[in-house]
Amino acid sequence: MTRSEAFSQQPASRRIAQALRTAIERGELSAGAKLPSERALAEEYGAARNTAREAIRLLAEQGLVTAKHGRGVFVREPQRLFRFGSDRYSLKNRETGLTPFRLEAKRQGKTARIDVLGITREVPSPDIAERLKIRDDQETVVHRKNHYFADDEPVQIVSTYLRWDEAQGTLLMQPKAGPHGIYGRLEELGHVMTRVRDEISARMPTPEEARLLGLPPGVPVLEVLHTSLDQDLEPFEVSRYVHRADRTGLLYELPVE
Amino acid sequence: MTRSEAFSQQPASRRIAQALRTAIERGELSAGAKLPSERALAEEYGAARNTAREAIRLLAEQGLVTAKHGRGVFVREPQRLFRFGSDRYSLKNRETGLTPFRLEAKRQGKTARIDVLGITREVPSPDIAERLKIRDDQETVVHRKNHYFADDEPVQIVSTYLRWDEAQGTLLMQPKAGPHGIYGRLEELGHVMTRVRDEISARMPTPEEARLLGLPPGVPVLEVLHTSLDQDLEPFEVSRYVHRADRTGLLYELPVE
DNA sequence: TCAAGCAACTGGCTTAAGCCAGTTATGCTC
DNA sequence: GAGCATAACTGGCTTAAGCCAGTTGCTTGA
Repeated sequence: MTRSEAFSQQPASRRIAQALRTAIERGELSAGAKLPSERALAEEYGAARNTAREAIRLLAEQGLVTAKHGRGVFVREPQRLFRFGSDRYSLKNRETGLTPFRLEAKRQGKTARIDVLGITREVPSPDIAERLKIRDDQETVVHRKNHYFADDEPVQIVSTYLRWDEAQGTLLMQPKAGPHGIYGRLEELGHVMTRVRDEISARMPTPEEARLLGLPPGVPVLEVLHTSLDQDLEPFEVSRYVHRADRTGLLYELPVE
Repeated sequence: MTRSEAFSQQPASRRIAQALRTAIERGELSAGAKLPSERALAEEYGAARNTAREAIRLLAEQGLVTAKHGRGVFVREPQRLFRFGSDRYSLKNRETGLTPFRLEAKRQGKTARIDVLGITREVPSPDIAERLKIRDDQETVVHRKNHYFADDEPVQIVSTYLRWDEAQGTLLMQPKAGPHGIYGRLEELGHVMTRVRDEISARMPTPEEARLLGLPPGVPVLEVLHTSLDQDLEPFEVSRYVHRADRTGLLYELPVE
């Protein structure tokens, strides 16, 4: 069976989607361009409106287009990625007084904003407890939940977990942690970050995450479960980053040992 | 507006989806369990079959369920992830004679298989050319395309790019590159890997990638654009990994410099 | 010239009905 | 007990029709 035979034997919705996809890939529909409406596509391909609609939905699911209620369907524009290098933990960045997020936002000429959504004492989930080497049957962690924006666009959600017994009564319990953020406080408590462990995965967002991050269909999230180790190679902080995958790239440069 | 008000004001397909999602999260529908059929859900919720079908589609898009033609819709089972540590490039792994992929497959009691789909001389794309520091207007690279399986299940697609002038006439042009794979040959050519750079992102798969990896809807891919640097800190190999995100986790452990 | 209202466009969502194709279970026959 | 055929189940996909809600553009009046 030739390719065009395979094409013609596909359901109409997939054929319409493929034709549109090809137009996008060939540049006939450039980034930001508006697609023909559902009704126009239905007429053009001799299909029902719902069939054309299904074709557009397939493209949205593949991350190629975004539908906007009452306005149209647009080819998604590639976003300039927020790039987080493995040097984002480096002490030399500390000298700028800026966190990695603020540094990257500045590099892109954008205004960083961090909303502290909550600071609560909690029983840790098993995966956090395991990494912080604490019990998971008592309220042994402080959970700081932050929401990061660049020019008012949500980019990432970060949950940071610290040991309660260290954090209680310190600025770690406050929205504003003071100079150099939480790492400054943790260093004063004797934890100098010497090594880090990042566990990286990708998945589709939960509805709540999609809502918080303003994600359209077809955009996954990049999750980083980060553990900071101190001079004794003991874990002292765990953070879970949930990044919009259409806005975030990670970069690791490391020696081969 | 209370949460239940927000719930009741949602379209029926989303309410049905949320109810099913809650049942999954509460364990009432455990991993591997079969959901009620479209027709049964339609009757149960007093909706049209297509409305129930849309609800199931939403769950599939969120990566929670998988529909199987003629059989039913099943709660997706969490897969044991293929975990690739940053030490996968380490020389000490070389002593085992096994590549990182084979090591991980062995750890999980699975049979690794690598299909070499092609070895071709090509003009590199700009992003590859830039990283290998070669021209992108001539056929200056060898492109090795491999497909990796664990117990006959596709896990990743890897495209490796090497300089043509180094690879021509060597085992690098053969499916079987000899002891220690391509890195053994490259070392013989004077390239000892000392540093690596991994650029990590996530996105939805192209239809072709979805086909090759056997991906159901709602599963993104994790892409790693890997560059190997030698003892002179010169790039000598670039590989693009496309991993099934439901089967792959990456781990980076590194010092803070 | 500006603002407001309305028509026409757009996508969002549902319904009823139907047919196709894959899978499973049951019953019957050998 | 095994195998085959068929019915009933399942999901896949389409159609026609309709209504709702958001947006845009045009017209009219002040």
